Amino acid sequence: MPKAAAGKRKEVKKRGKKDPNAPKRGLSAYMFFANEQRENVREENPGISFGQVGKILGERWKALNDKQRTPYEAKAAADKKRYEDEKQAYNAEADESS
DNA sequence: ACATTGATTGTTGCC
DNA sequence: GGCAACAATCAATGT
Repeated sequence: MPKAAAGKRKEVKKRGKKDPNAPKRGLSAYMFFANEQRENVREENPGISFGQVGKILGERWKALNDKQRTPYEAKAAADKKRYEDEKQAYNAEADESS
């Protein structure tokens, strides 16, 4: 199977950090989805800990149809666009051929 | 060229 | 302020 089995995130190694300005990245569809659902989920599950909310949030996310993810993906795309701008500026700076 | 991985993003809730 | 599952992502790197 491709990739390694799910595990910790960003363990303890860093890829040498090659980017000088490190144009971070855009957010992901989940970020926007959580932004909207977090209220709804918590509303239907009042007083629950993040453990439940987080999981439910994820289940709800997949529970959506591609069409429902569209607005969230659109947000992610819009955010990516923003990141692209940084990336370009980063490229421009990297080049820096005045 | 293809595959892989690493780095990042944001939510909540508590210390 | 940071960490914990949850999911996406995607760009740069490696082979």
